[in-house]
Amino acid sequence: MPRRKIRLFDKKPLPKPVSEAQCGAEEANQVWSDVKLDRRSRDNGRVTISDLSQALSLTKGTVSRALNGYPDIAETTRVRVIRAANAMGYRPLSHAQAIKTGRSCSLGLVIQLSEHDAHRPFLAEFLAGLTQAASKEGWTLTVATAENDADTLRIMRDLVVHQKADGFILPRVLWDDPRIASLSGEDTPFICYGRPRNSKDMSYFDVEGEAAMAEAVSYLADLGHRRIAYIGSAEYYAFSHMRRDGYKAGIDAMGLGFDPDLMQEGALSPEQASAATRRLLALGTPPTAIICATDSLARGVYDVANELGLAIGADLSVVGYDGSPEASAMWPRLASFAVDTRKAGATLGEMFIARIRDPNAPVAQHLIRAEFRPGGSTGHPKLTPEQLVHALAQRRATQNI
Amino acid sequence: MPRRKIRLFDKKPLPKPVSEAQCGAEEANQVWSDVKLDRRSRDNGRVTISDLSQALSLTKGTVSRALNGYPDIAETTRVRVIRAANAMGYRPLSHAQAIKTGRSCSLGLVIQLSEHDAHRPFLAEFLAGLTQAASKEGWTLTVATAENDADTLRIMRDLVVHQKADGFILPRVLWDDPRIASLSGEDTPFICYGRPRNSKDMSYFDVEGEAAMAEAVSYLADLGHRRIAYIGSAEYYAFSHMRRDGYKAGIDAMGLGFDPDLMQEGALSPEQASAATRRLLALGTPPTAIICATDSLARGVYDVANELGLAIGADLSVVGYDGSPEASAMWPRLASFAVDTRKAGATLGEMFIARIRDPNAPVAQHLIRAEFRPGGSTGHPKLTPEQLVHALAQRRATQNI
DNA sequence: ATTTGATCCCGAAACGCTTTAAGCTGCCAT
DNA sequence: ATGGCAGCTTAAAGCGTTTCGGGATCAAAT
Repeated sequence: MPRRKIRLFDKKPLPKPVSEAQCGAEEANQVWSDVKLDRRSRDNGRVTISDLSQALSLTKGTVSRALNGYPDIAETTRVRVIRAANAMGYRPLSHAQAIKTGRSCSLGLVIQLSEHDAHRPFLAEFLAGLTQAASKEGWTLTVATAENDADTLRIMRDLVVHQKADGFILPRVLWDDPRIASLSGEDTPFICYGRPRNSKDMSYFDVEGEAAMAEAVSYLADLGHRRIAYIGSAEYYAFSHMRRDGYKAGIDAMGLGFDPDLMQEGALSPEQASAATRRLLALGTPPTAIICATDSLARGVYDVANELGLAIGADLSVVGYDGSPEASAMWPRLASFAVDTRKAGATLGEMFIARIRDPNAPVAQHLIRAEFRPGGSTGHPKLTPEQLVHALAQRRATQNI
Repeated sequence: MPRRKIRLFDKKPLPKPVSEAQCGAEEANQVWSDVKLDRRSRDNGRVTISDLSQALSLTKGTVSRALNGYPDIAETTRVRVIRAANAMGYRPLSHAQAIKTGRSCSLGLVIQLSEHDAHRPFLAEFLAGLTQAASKEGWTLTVATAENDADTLRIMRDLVVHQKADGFILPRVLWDDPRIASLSGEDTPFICYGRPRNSKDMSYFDVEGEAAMAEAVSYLADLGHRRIAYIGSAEYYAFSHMRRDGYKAGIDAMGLGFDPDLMQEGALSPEQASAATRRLLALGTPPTAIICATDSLARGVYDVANELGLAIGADLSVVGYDGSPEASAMWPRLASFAVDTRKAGATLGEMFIARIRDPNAPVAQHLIRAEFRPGGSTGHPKLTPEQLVHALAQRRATQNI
């Protein structure tokens, strides 16, 4: 009968492998310079755990346990092992570990290519953040792409079953996200970028779109605008809810009086934003400023303005959100809210790895702010709504002739 | 003494594992419905090779050899094994194979984040192509990011040593690319996206930028332009050489007479393109049309034109290259050459996997064309170069007042 | 002096797969 | 009969890790 069964933690919180930081590497180099460093296996010059154990005259098992923080290893031995590991440059082959542990130390990212935002200007920055966080811990990023929801679920399952990913970062979560249902069902770890419907007890990271929208309202109100409209994106995106609420809150805070006519939601493309803009400008008292939930929607506003001969920034003020290069490409430059996408990626990566390391830690929820970037697209209202109506009518008349 | 030593190929060309395609899966389902499918290992529901071999009453070894195309397996046995594998949904765990073979079936992509093109609008499409090609073969994509050249080399080495990547796709190769030198030195497989200096005996895929530029010249010449300028990017990019040569070839072909003053190279940002534009417009006989090596350079041209009150498309025609969303965001829409980035990724992925499967196959070199997308940025020249000079002089005079 | 209990380490098995060496048929030529 | 040789399959040894059960040592408690 087993005398003692060491079960370190209840659910295997993957003891964080000890890093160089804990034992100065320079010092280690000196201390272990006498170790026969030449004893590296024939292949890639990689140092294996056998090499290490041999150099230390310990068994592989002991070395492994020492490195993985098991408590039945003397502290002095542990230090000895760690030093030697650093000195010899030993790093375990993650897929050799995976074969036993089931964890491959790689975080998965499945990018869904919907037609409405196929180009995703910030993807590179996002990846930079993720991979940076990952590689700091010796992890790796596996990316896949999918065409639709079902595809995404299928691919995620596949990646997990084949241990290509230990879990997922969910970019751009939906208000009711099928990925969340699916993953929590199969209890695969994940972290959301964005706040879905019932996010209280989920780990997420998000940018406070609501704060940005409120700030946009107050910025425009300070310029003198009283009729400030909002063009929102589709409701199924989680961010739409946040930004819309922010807009409303801003309107309230500035005491402008909420007018449902001024809120046009559900625009997914510049073209749909154009349609929304036309509806707004056809109102009895049209807005003098329009806030868009995304930069690309603002393009639709610009198009209509150009078509109607309205000067952006003078006749009509516009504010976007995303701080995309698209915004700078517009003329005049679109005032927008820049998001630190790299930081987003880095934080998500760190959160994810922390989550894997200790699965029964409490959920983590982080928020950051978007930074306002002024542009030529806003200004004091040159025309009152009434004058705007007049100008539009005239314009329409001359166009018809 | 070994009686027979089967060495299938000289350098282990990794026999392509046989796929469903070769044995109809539906049929297999029927044939093997009697096999005890329930015999799946306890863990993820994954079917292991042991399960499979047990179900077939063969040894793991035989099953493995059958699936990997070794010639000493009876054809009937092979078929039997493949059918059962399909029916039971067996797929080997790539990192379990890797531990023996050293190949992890994942292709690496290291994205270098230079400040000049951090947003890379097409990254998502490129990834889509890559992952699509990869997953078709059961491969996977590992991406990493790097800040500079040295970083890139370091990261690539690391990924290879730790077998996170079997080789690399090199996006946007430079004319003299340090990655190429490094990788061929360590003989790590790679495929170039683009044609570097000595590409004769390298595997690459590229879009014929030279053809596009020549087409741009002829398009503009057909519109009536005679003074057609070119703003190029930095020489260290391989594509710069191609596009520049294409421009020159186009000028020759149209008999317009090459004027070195009309060729401004080395512009990396819209700002530098603006400077180049100013230089061009200050010429004795300025161009009436400008071809830009990239869309984002065209933004610089637009800015100067707006500043000087020149109407894009009428006073000055502009053509870009990339077909980026940025191009559609400009007003008027920039005429440009659209690149099928997804196809590029897919082709590169396929080429790479083929290369790994058979390392001593001859190099593969593929080219595709970019597709011209007209836009409002071009038109018949409204002004002669002389009139343009005049207009600019007037404009400058009024501005100084 | 014996038991008990920690503490620390060892040996061996396991993970899922590949690959090597060897074995067992059956057939043809001696 | 005998040997030799295909042709097919098996058994077993790895690959680089982790993990399990136990063993040795030593101090403290009976």
